Amino acid sequence: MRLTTKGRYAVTAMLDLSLNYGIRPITLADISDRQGISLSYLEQLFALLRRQGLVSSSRGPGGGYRLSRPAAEMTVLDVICAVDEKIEATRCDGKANCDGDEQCLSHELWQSLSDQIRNYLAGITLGEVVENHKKMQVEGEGEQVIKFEMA
Amino acid sequence: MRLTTKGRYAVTAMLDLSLNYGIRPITLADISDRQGISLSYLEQLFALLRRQGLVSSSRGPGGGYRLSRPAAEMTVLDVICAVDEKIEATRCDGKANCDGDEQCLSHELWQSLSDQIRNYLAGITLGEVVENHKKMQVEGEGEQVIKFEMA
DNA sequence: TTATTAGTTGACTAAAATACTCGGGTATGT
DNA sequence: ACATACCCGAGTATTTTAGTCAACTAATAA
Repeated sequence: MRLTTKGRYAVTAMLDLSLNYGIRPITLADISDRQGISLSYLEQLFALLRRQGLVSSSRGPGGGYRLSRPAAEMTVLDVICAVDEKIEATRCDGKANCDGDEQCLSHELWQSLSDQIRNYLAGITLGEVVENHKKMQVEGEGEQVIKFEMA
Repeated sequence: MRLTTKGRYAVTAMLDLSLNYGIRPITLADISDRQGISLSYLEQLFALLRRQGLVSSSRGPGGGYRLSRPAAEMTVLDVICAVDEKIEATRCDGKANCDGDEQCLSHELWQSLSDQIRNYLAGITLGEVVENHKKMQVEGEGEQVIKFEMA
């Protein structure tokens, strides 16, 4: 798993959609304006998001994109993975040159750490992000750090 | 903050070093062999790690690198940031075109989310990663998911 | 039905980041 | 002196990012 600007764009766009869930479809042109992402690039990202079933589209006037399930059932990890097309291919795929011994212990360590990060992101839904932000605004100058629950 | 293979290389190499903390300096050639990362690339990464004060070096025969503080006092975030040289520059730096209103709400949302991720990584030390792995090996087929504490 | 809107697809591209190589250094221990 | 191993800068191939362009299809509204 990677965490790049591409993923950030995707999450940002999906949050934009979350804020309007259920109302009407949102056009990419709107998102492009609001978030400052080029329309054509958004088209590429949404092609991937659509292929993964995260959004559904309707064409023609009044058309656009909407979340295919409620924001509360869509995790941040879902979004990031959808645009990532990671073919991770860890160095020692299978057994190659590292037979478990001392050889690539730290590789295993990284692996379990990145599993942990993935796990963490899988525990945060788009809905929670929006909710937490609303709460924060109400509380004014409360705690800066938001508390998410972990899986 | 980004999470790329560059950061993975750095963390992997630092974990390799952690496993030998206090014993003797480790040469980059050793790490290169064990982790399958090119020597010259490691040199570049370690130049950054050294500049950030995460490792100290000694030259000549028997020389190499060692952690400049115990693995328990070095967070995963420290390592990733050291090689990242992120000049984040969020879209609307200052006020530009987004005056807080509805305009870039989801940008704020992403911001607080990525703060959260950063926070999470700042709560995991290299020492903990090593310890957790040892525990896991002893427990054999216990829980696959490792539990870290959050800040 | 015809114009317009808006998604769909694919090919192509500039710029940046990544993941290196190469070739020389310089310090240090034996 | 000499081998070791860090140090440093320049160069480079590959990949990814971020985007353009153009043609096309579906759906709606006039």
